[in-house]
Amino acid sequence: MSTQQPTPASPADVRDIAAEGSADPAEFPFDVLEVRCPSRPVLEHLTGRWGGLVLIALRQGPSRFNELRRLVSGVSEKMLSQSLHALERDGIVIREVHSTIPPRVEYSLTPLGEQAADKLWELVEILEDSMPQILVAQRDYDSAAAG
Amino acid sequence: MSTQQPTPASPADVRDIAAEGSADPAEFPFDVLEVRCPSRPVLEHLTGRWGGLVLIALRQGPSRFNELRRLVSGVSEKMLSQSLHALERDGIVIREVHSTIPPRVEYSLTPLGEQAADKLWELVEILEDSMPQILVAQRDYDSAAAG
DNA sequence: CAGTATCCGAGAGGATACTG
DNA sequence: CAGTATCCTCTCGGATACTG
Repeated sequence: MSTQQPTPASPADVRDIAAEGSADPAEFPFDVLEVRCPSRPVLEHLTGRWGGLVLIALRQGPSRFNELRRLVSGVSEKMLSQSLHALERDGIVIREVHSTIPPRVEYSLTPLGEQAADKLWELVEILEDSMPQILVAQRDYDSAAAG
Repeated sequence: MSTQQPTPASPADVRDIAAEGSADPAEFPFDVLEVRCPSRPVLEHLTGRWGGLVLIALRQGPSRFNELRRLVSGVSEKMLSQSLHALERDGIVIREVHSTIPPRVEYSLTPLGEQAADKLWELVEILEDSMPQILVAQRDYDSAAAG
């Protein structure tokens, strides 16, 4: 209840896997290219419209809700809230509540979250550095289609 | 005409930027956290539901359309076609047509595409390796909410 | 401040049928 | 084979209003 589920993703068909002590990661061939692989929804949380940007913003350090809203420009309260819940559920983001008045809630990255955020950031760096080249490619493509 | 545009993204408001010889990348603060930054749509092509998976599949080498469909399990013709067009427009993927009968079309990565795909792959590796841990986190989160 | 609840439109995305 | 065109559904996601 409460929120609209971030992703139902039928946890039932994933079986117990790591719940057993026997969990040897090598035994389970998680493959993101496979439709049914549970890694798919997780990747989508990271690479969805807002998830990745949230992680990149959190690389700068812990951040509060409205601070994040400002950092990730364009995100709505609803989407930020939803993204944070999904990432928290995946163990990528930590939500820490300080029961003061006014309430203070801080979001930060778990170690896993930091690893992921770093990779995401490296990807974004490549992208931002290549933007001039990309804009040219887009223009060429469009004029070729039009001409 | 032809396809539904991958992303209109009003190239007009980007101005000429790299079209001029003066393009010094350092002059242009592309920032993916900014709503209006043209890097946003490009990132979304890479990290959208299918774009990233296509890139990862293409790391294994050039691939034909239906081959890609099989590699990226779950993708529809329409979405694969759309994703490939967007990536081609961004200069991330190359489409090569061999006018034989039957027609043979091969998709491959540009140098930029390879850089991006490698980063994406590193991210996915982290994810796949962490899946057992993530599944536990999800279960804990869910049972905490239910209990 | 830090969210949740509800409503609603736009578009993502799937299924099917068709073309070169 | 390699797509495009069309239809249609369902979800994403924005706007607004409200709560602790």
